[in-house]
Amino acid sequence: MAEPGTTAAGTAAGAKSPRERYRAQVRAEIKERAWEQIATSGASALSLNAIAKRMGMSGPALYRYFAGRDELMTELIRDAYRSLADTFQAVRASGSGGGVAALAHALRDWALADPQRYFLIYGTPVPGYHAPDDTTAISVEIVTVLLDAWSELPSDPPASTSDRPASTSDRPAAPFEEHLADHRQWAAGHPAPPAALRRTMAFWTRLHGVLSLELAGQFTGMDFDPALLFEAELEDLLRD
Amino acid sequence: MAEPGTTAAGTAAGAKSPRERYRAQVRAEIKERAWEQIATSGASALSLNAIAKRMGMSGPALYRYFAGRDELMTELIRDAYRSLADTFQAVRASGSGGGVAALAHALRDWALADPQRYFLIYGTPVPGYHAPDDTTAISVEIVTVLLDAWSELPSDPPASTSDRPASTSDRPAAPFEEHLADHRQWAAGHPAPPAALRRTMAFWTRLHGVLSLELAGQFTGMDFDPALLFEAELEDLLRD
DNA sequence: TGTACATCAGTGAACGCGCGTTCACTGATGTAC
DNA sequence: TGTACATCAGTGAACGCGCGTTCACTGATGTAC
Repeated sequence: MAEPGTTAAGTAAGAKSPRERYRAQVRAEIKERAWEQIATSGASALSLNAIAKRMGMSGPALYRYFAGRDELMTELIRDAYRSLADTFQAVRASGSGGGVAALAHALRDWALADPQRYFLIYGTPVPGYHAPDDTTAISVEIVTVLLDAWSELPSDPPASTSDRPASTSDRPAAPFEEHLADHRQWAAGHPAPPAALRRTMAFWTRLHGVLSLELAGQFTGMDFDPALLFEAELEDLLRD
Repeated sequence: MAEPGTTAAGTAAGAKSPRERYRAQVRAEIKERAWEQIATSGASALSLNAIAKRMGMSGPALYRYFAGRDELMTELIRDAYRSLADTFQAVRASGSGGGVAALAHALRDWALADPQRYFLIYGTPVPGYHAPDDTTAISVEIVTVLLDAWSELPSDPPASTSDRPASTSDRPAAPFEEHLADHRQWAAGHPAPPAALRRTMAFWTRLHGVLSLELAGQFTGMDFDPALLFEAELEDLLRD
């Protein structure tokens, strides 16, 4: 009588009863529909009733799975953060280098896969709203991955064709970098030197700059290829 | 019988009748309240009824001034674009240099003055919505100012303390810059060289990157000063 | 200067809509003996 | 294996709300003679 997919570990520790499995399934479908809705109409249009209708259920039924609209919203935001953090960590752990460039491309792919999910995290804030506390922990995870990657690289890339003296302060010491030496609470436990902190922030803000404008459609009509602009910014980050 | 403020040019060409003046006044107040509402609750919360209530009028009264919610929204977006374009042109025309750095600071001031106005233009797009056509003309104005400013500067800044040969291709020629030479429709009538195009785009995307994350509150908790990060990015743009 | 008329700002009632959310309920599924 | 009970997913009716928008109307303001 055992169905193909549900046999083996069916009674292992942490196994779910049929009811629990069903619950998880429905919860997952609610979220799927929610993402579809957000992709189609934006996050502010998220509606429990509309999701229920699309699932062929009555509105109140969803209250078995989420305490209300806010909880669903919160969960989606959490999942978005989690997804990006996982993506980054997977890149990091993967054999394919896992360096800064790989992270940049992973970020772009992740954002293009679902623009509204990207905007849910990094887009226009709703004035009143405060993200759930545990998402800040995930933000830290994300930043940490970036700090790790940048810490691997030498502060001044080896200019192989150059025969200038290997002075670290070849470029004028950035005041911001000095400022970071004293204001690095956000990288509290991390041994990254100020230069890595600075480059991590530049990585974040520059790639976000290109990506968010691209995803928002600000480049439509201009006929250049946003991917090349992204690449140029990445190259510049690696050179500097 | 003439009132103090309404005497002199009262009958000049283009003078407004009292009714016309009143209309303009009320229209302006509607927009003011609309901006307040957007600043407080975000653009998606814009509501004619709420504005009317706040003005001590009934909802339908506003239909004397705007055809509907969409028209008001459109007008606000237009005004936002117009305001930024005017700000840029004023900087350009002003005696205080009016160079790239001045434009950058004007942009930051403009954005900080009303973050939600900034996001109305450059923030998360509402999937269905298309900005009114004439705003793209204003976008062109804005980009043109930037192109003008960047065209003034030499492609390679004079490295006064350096005695290297004045080779233009000191840094590897960016593939993106070459790409722009062939894809410059967005700068159609402008004589700016590809390097200026590239730097204009970098100016836009990098400053937007810092600004939008700052305005969105992504730096809160990190204890550094966003103004210094902005300044660092600006310096880097000027150096490169 | 005074009267007759046109313009037009604003009101209040009403429409249909979709929203989040509650509540008492039905009926199926799972559990205990 | 069969019966009695508990759990719990889902329904349908209902609540109050605010929204955009329409309509017929009142009353004040401006215009023409």
